[in-house]
Amino acid sequence: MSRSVTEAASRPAVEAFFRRPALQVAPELLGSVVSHGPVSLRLTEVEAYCGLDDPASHAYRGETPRTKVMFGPPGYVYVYFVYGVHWAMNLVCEHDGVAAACLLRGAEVIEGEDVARQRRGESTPSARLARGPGNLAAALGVTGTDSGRALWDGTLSWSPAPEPSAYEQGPRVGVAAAADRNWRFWIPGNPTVSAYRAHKRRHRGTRGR
DNA sequence: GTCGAGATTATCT
DNA sequence: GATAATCTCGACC
Repeated sequence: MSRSVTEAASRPAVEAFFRRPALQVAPELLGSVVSHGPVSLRLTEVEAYCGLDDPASHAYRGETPRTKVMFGPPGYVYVYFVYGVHWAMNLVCEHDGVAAACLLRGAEVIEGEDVARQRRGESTPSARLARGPGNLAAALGVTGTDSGRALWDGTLSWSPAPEPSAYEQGPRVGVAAAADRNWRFWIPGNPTVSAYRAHKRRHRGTRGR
């Protein structure tokens, strides 16, 4: 009953919030809440990706079937599969026709922790349940079938932060291009924020047996 | 705590 | 066929 979590935003509210540049949306996402089924996450770390203007973005080279969602209207979820192992979840920004999104990198589980732990493994410490994009999506139970889903469709929902969070910013993690852009935002001191690790080139061309 | 390296598959050229 | 917005593990300090 004590619904300490803020109420889910209506469709117009979601659209108004996300219909802005990703760089403006990203810091304001910190402290907001994303819910999927029984699990709710409070975001602690995000990165901004600005499509055509950003060499590190999937949308940089134009629209493809996969990145179509990023070019669409704001308030939708873009999910992609990476390294053959993990899903990563983005929230689409800017108006229809502009490719921009925010990658959710870290969060703390505030509801449905038992469900999240079942998905991540019984012995997973709380701080690790949704630390890192792949883990965050796994804890939420979001996969590729959720790509293109709206944040107001009943399965997913989103609530703005009750108040602006203090934040720090720095270079994005693991990106090969435009590593000099400080487009990562996080809540300082939060244990669910991943430690910075520069992108590592996998220069094993031929992986011997 | 830090560091290095492998796993595995959708997507694009 | 090459690439990729990652994670986890083992070795070491």
